Amino acid sequence: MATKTTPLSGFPELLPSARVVEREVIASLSRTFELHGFANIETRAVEPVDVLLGKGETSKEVYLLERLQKEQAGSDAGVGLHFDLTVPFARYVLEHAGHLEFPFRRFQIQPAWRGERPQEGRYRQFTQADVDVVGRDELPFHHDVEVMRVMVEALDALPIPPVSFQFNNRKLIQGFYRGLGLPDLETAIRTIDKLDKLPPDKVAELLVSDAGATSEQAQRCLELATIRVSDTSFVERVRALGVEDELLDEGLAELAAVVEGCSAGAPATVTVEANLRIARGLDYYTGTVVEIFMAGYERLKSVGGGGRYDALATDGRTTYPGVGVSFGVSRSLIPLLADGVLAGSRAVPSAVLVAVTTEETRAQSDLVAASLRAHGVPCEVAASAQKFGKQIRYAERRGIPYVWFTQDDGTSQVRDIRSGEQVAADPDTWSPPTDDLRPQVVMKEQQQ
RNA sequence: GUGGGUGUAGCUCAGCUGGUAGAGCACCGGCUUGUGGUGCCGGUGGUCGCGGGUUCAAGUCCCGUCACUCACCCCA
Repeated sequence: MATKTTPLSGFPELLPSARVVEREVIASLSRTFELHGFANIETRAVEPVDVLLGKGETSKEVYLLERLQKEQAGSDAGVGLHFDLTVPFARYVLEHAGHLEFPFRRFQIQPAWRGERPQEGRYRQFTQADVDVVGRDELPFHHDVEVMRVMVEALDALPIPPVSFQFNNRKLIQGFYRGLGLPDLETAIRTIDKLDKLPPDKVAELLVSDAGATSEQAQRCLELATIRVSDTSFVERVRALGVEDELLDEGLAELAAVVEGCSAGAPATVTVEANLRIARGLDYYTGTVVEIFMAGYERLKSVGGGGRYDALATDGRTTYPGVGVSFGVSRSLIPLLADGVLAGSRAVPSAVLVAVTTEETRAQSDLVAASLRAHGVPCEVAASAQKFGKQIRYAERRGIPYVWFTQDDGTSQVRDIRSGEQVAADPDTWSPPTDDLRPQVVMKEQQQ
């Protein structure tokens, strides 16, 4: 039965060698998160629609789930696919609160779905990696530093281009605006957030017209928003603007602690900055906020972000504050794979192709393969007893680095088909160099 | 959701003012009766997105539709 297929936009599928890269990235992230004591959880793909919409965000395009036989609708009525990992996590915390220990640290690496128009770095199904710490009733500030620090280390360990963590603090912004006497804090924040699209004088105009600021106040807001440094010198620069407010002081202290904590130990490929125009929309953030950008891929906007939310979840009696950050695995990886910056070293796990001389002696080859596997060397036996040239080419096409030849006298030879070097070898003891044992992530120089 | 672009071989594309389909790469075979990558020769492969219209004749013109894609919006 011939079936004509058409690609489904926004639902990316990787070929095996690219999947090697994605799997390694997920494994590496998991390793770092676990190194810091974060437990893994996986939530179900669906949530009740009212939970999904409870976040208040309007235009989230939620995919609804529906049975073909609607008259038999039961408990699966009114559910949709989750569009991020935070909403399901908040629900998970409430539902399992009685069985969790707080503060609860968890990481979650799963797909999410959004029915929006796909573009580079933006898909309808995408994988993201979240780390959060949640407390019951209270969550000390030092967890802000902890969780951001974990993501800094996790991304520092990944084979991707350098990333930049740009931190700000909502208390700092709100305190500053309040101290300044701005009438409409929310609109002001949202307006300042447009700085990357509109020129500063345009933003100043909007602050006056929309947020009710005087032109003097608008000017101060812009001065604050243009402060961007990679150490704690922003504290003095903000103070120099002459605004006094308790919340501002708190925000300055917190931001300084986050920047200091994340820069400690000088990460190799991660830079950390205080960027006082990062606002992250309105949302539910109440303190630390962060956006993550990847060098050479600024056009993707942020590849990750997060922050502090004092009310991640609440059941009316108990409130669960949280702090977390997420990294867009699909968002960053798929463009890198498409550009050839990242690639898998081969499309199959096999490190060795055991050649078959004739179908009558295939058993010999099977024995060799069994010996190799017995000490952990992934291998496969040739599909047919073609000419050796064909069998070598089969291996080459798949990126299998070694071909094994059995010989009439019972001895064996293994050939490295990249160098052409061929040596006698014993299947019970021979192993390839570690780098050849499993497919590797290969990172090429950026060709932008 | 709004606006632009594009749909021809597995992939990248050519096809002038309408005359009945091409290239490169890939794939298969041979030169090369058992050790590949280069070279030469040959071969397989197309409802020209789908539907309708104009015409003696449509990949080409017109209408519709679907898909993909880019920008806006939003975000990972």
